[in-house]
Amino acid sequence: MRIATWNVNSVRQRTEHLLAYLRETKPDVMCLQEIKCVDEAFPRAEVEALGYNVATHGQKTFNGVAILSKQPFEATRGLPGDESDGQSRYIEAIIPFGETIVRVASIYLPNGNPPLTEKYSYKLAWMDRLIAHARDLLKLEECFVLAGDYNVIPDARDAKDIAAWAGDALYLPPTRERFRELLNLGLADALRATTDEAGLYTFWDYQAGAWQRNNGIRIDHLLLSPQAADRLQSVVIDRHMRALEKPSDHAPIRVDLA
DNA sequence: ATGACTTGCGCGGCAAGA
Repeated sequence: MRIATWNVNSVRQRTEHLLAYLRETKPDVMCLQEIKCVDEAFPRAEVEALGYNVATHGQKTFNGVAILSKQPFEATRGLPGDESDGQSRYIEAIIPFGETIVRVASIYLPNGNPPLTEKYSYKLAWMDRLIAHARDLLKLEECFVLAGDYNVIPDARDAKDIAAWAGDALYLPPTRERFRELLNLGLADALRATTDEAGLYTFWDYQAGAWQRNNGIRIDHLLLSPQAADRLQSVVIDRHMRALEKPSDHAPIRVDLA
């Protein structure tokens, strides 16, 4: 079972890259973030033509998440805990996996900049809701994967120039504390379950030649339930997708579960 | 270096991103 996640930075701008990635990498489940369109504008027919089922949780202009799966599935939209939250940042699916199921969420966690504003308090509140939901899911003792753009740099080794991020919403202590709280519940950061290596990035800014200088950060993560971590085989960051013409500023990251 | 780039919206530049 191959599960991939990618912040596409507009699915309509990235449709050809997405289709190429699906053809080449053949994930069983593909989580997308920042589709930046309403559900009706998603390139559904093109994706379905490659044999995928599609569930979207879009919105006009901003945000928007989706899950694609070769197996048909049921999806639920929105992160529990705040009925008044109108931002489309969470979709969850229950997907057949052999004789059992895997639950997969596609997450676009708020950026939160600038700090000391309501944007940062929204980020922290959203993380608190995610922690509460993860705690509920863990009670089910299922295989599940929370995949997406967390907008969290977990550690100094996850940035080329960590000093530049010291005061940023992606690295401030309250942000990292909440990410650790997820891990402390018993979730595994899939990449860190396989390596302690520094310099494994998933995002490079469009500006200032960040890609050419490898001035990146690791902010796209797959968090695994204990039952999913038991099955973890491998983790790959598909850096080549950042090297294409008209790329997303994020690279996909994927896991294989046995 | 106060910069640098890419989106959506919609047709003029602004907001948002990270």
